Amino acid sequence: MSSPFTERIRNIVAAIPRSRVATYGQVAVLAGNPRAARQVSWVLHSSSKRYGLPWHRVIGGRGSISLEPGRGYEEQKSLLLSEGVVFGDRDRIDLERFGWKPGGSDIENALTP
DNA sequence: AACCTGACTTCGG
DNA sequence: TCCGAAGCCAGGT
Repeated sequence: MSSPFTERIRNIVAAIPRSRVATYGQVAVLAGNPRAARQVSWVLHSSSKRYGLPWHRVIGGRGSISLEPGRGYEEQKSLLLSEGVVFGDRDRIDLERFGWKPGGSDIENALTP
């Protein structure tokens, strides 16, 4: 079993809509602990496969992929690209456009891309 | 129970 | 804008 934190984190990540992204910090905040960003990464790392979580929709705070090449970077990028997420120069994603607005209407989530 | 780990974040230079 | 150092959290060992 997992602590409520971990479970919330899983639920939140699972709720990220297709072609949208959230930052680790954001997920941590939504989970109720603004400083547990690292924990978020840990949860994904340990149980994303098992729970079928859209782990690739979670990125670093600057809109860039935190994984290193050869360690999941390519895979994550390709998954995001396949969902229509656009990478700007320096490999960064515009969070204004693709950032997930939790609780936001589907409409809002639907347009930006 | 103490120590280690990690896909983070923030701050200063 | 980029890099290094420090801070923080909870699950694993």
